[in-house]
Amino acid sequence: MASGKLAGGAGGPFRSCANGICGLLDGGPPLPRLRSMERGERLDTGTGLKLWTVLGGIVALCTSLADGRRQIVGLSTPGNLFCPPDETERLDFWIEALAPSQLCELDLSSHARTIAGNATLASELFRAAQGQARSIYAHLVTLGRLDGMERVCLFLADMAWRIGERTPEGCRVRLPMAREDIADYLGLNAETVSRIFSRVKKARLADFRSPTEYVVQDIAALQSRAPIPAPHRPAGLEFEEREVALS
Amino acid sequence: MASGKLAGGAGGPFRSCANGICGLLDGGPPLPRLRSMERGERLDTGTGLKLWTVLGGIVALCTSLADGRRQIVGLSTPGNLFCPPDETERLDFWIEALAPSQLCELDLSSHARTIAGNATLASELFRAAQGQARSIYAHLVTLGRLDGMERVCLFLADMAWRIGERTPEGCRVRLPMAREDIADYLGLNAETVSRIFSRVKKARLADFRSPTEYVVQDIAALQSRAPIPAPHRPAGLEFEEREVALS
DNA sequence: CGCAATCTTGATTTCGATCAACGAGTGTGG
DNA sequence: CCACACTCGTTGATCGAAATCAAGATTGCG
Repeated sequence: MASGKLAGGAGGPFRSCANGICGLLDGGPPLPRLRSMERGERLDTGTGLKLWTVLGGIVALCTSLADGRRQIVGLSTPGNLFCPPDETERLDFWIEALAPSQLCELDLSSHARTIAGNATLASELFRAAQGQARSIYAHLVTLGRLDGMERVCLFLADMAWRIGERTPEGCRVRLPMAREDIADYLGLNAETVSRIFSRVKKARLADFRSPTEYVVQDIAALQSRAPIPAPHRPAGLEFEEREVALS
Repeated sequence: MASGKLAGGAGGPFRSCANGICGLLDGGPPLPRLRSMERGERLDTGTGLKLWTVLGGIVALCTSLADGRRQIVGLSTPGNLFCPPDETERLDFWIEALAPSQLCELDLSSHARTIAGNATLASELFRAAQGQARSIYAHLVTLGRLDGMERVCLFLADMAWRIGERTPEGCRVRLPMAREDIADYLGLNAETVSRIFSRVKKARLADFRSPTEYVVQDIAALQSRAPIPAPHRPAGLEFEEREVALS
């Protein structure tokens, strides 16, 4: 094999994934597969190692308890790559589109031998898993120690960095998910989220133009309401675009 | 290199680590190093990849917010292997002994080349990171959706599995950490933990012989109070003992 | 023994959940 | 075109769980 710029390069089979994993496989059949999901649609994580890259929309990694309580453990927006845990005993997870979304699915379950034999690929996966752990930790602290206002401000700032659109009047964000979903992500309930949004608006930290759109003039001010900085780049198991030398 | 049983086998340089990682290194200098820690002692995670195996005691991965609130994001008891996130921007983490502890530290920061060139090692690390993610997710759900009683029952059952000692009268657990530490792990405060312990005792789910020792007759009953099953084996980034084929 | 740290318990407050009503927006069918 | 059902979001009233504040009790250690 040759060396080459994989991430976003012309040679990669899925340019939009921008993760470089595809190019490291030995080209056996299960190649990346595009999927479209409607809002509310679920995808079972199934068995075996699979990776997903979000191309559009917003996708959640969810779990639920016996009595129906749901917890969203992670959100992925375009550019994020994620890999659900292969949990068999304790909790079961599924992937759910919170808005119409497009994903690229990479099924590595039949590539176990490739992974075990390709150090570059294996260490890429390790790096990726570490990156994912990092963002889970931040969310864990959020749920363990932040109050409602802090959680919501962190969330709004996070979404602004992820999917906000810079305009002359500030950063405009189209929130592609329902209050219920936000609540399940933040460990609150939907009414509480709605109430806190009102408080945020009253405090002029964000201006809600409609239930699904807000404008932030000063992201730093919003962020400083939470004692944890929001990530400035897409969170999750992402890959930076960079040169990868093939073995 | 030959094939062999590394985990716990006679050939491994650090039998007690039981993780098989050491044996996969090419034997360059920074070899495993034993450390003893007093209660309250901290270890900075520093830069570069390091792995720790707990040999004795109990060790926490901690972080804290600007105003001093502390969150323990993970606990490691003997047999656990863990790898702190190399967080530089958002949160900073440290390792803290909650009781006198012994660790084995493996510094891989100078072995980047070995990792990138050794597929078995790299995929071991990936597997390990995935295992760690799995237990963080369970804790995240605990903090997001469980009430105090559920969190405490899950914790007591978890500790019973991890460090309980089977006796004729039930599973006896010497709790090696303070109420404050339990609270910081469970996202509660120390007084609340103490109150819930009293309720647990009154409900005969566990019998507190002293502030640092309890006996559980029926772990299943304790566990069923929480809507998430406790892990039956040491949580965290653990390795199963198994045959490893060296490349 | 005496002191300090830790644990427990009580009183009160606060925050978020729950229950309930209502309004806005959307889609459907008559 | 309107009537209707339906989902979603907002707001109010009330309740309950946990935090906070404040004693005491217990434990452990020099």
